[in-house]
Amino acid sequence: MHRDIRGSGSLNIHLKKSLKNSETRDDDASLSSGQDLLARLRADIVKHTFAPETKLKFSDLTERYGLGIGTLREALSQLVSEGFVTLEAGKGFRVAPVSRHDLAEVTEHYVSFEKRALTRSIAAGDDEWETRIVASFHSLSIIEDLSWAERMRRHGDWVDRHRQFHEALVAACDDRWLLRLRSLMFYQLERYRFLSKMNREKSPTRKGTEHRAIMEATVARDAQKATALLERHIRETSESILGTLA
Amino acid sequence: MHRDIRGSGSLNIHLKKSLKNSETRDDDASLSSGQDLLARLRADIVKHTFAPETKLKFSDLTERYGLGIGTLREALSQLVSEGFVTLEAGKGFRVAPVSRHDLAEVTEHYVSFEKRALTRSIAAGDDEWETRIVASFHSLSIIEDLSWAERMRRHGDWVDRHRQFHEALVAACDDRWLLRLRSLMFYQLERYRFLSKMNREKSPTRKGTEHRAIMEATVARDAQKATALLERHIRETSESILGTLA
DNA sequence: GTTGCAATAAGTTTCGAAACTTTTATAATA
DNA sequence: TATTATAAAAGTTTCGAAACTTATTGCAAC
Repeated sequence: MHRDIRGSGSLNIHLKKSLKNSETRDDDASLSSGQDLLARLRADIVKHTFAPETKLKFSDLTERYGLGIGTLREALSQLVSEGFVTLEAGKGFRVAPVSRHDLAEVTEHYVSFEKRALTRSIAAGDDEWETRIVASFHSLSIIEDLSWAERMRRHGDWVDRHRQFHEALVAACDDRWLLRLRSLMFYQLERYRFLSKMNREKSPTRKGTEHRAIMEATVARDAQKATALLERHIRETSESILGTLA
Repeated sequence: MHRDIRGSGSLNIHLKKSLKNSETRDDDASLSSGQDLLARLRADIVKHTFAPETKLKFSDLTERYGLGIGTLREALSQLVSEGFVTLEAGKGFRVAPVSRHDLAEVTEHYVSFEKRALTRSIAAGDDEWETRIVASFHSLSIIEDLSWAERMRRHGDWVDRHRQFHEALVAACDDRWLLRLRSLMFYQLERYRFLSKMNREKSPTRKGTEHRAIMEATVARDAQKATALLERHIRETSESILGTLA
């Protein structure tokens, strides 16, 4: 029943300063170890490293991330606000559950946000915006053109580039709250995407074609066409996920 | 009428160690002193106890709320996710700024959410839902029918009852994420409402009339009319606030 | 005056121990 | 065997101090 936790407890040496003096590349990441913990935790939940409804015990988390309880609580609290984690007083944190109903809701809101954001983005985007879209599409297509096995191996990269592509599309939208809400729903949907990816792989080439079509319509400033393609793209993905959720 | 938010009232938890026991009524919130800190902090920001862009120093906050640094950080982190607070690495927390542009965005999203939530609520609401609306409207109208001076004095109560009324309207909506997003925008708007209240008071009687009309149309299950009234109600309020924001 | 640079103060971030709660295991009783 | 009481374990929540960062002050040198 009980596992490895006790055994390694005595070797809890924190080596906070050990990395400090390396002058090689001192990014601004050093002063916000709590901020990237948030990203790491969210990524691990999205990737189902922690399955839905898993209890998130501090004894496990401190070991995994090498950070203190307070820091972890802070990050988990933010994930509660984002809807990835639930908190029951006195019982601690859990990964939020998934359900077909929840997926349906998230999909509807995401479609609504993304379409509006794309329309505004197309209206306001400049050359730099266009260029970033083309670049991020290319970066994504490199992975999507790979063989099945290779694509599976680099799935983590695909997720990052897929997110970057969709972010690039809407980057010129000037409605800050719309972007914020869109981002919220995007991450929720990403968790469901992983769920489906774990079960079976869909026709992969079509996805690449869809992304290209969306990219081209966007760069051509055809908001009507771009949003229609985008909506179908999102809905088809969600419906295929719904199939895997018994 | 009944507070069905926490269905289970089975928690009998005794007081914590060193609470000032002047409280005759013992709520079940005592287990999570961190959770009601979140509500208190949010309320203080909404009420402009902390003005926009105010620095939120821990030395001040620990004294004001009588809680430790860790607990405060946790609550502030959640408010960052909700958009009430900003965090700059190494510089600490600040109350999020306000602007006309931000208000315009928040208003649009809130209108969109509230209209859809009300429509769904009207379609699904039962007798209990109806009754709660009538009750919360009455509770609100008691304050709105008061004289100007008295209304000002009890403005804190008005805010609570106003929120409860609007929550009652949409309570039967079955889209959890829609309610969540609506709530997010509602609180944002509430901060702007306070901003306007501090400057000058609008025609007060009309507001009461508007609330009554919304209530009646909702109870009559006239979604078309109710949402139209609601939209105008929200937009007029926001526009009057826009006037005060130079 | 003002620019540069320590030294100091003020404030933030992180951590782990202590207090408290829930759960599990053990014992006692019928 | 089943039930309840009691003790131990596991886990959570809170707090304050230590480590670290940023802002301020003081003081030369120009």
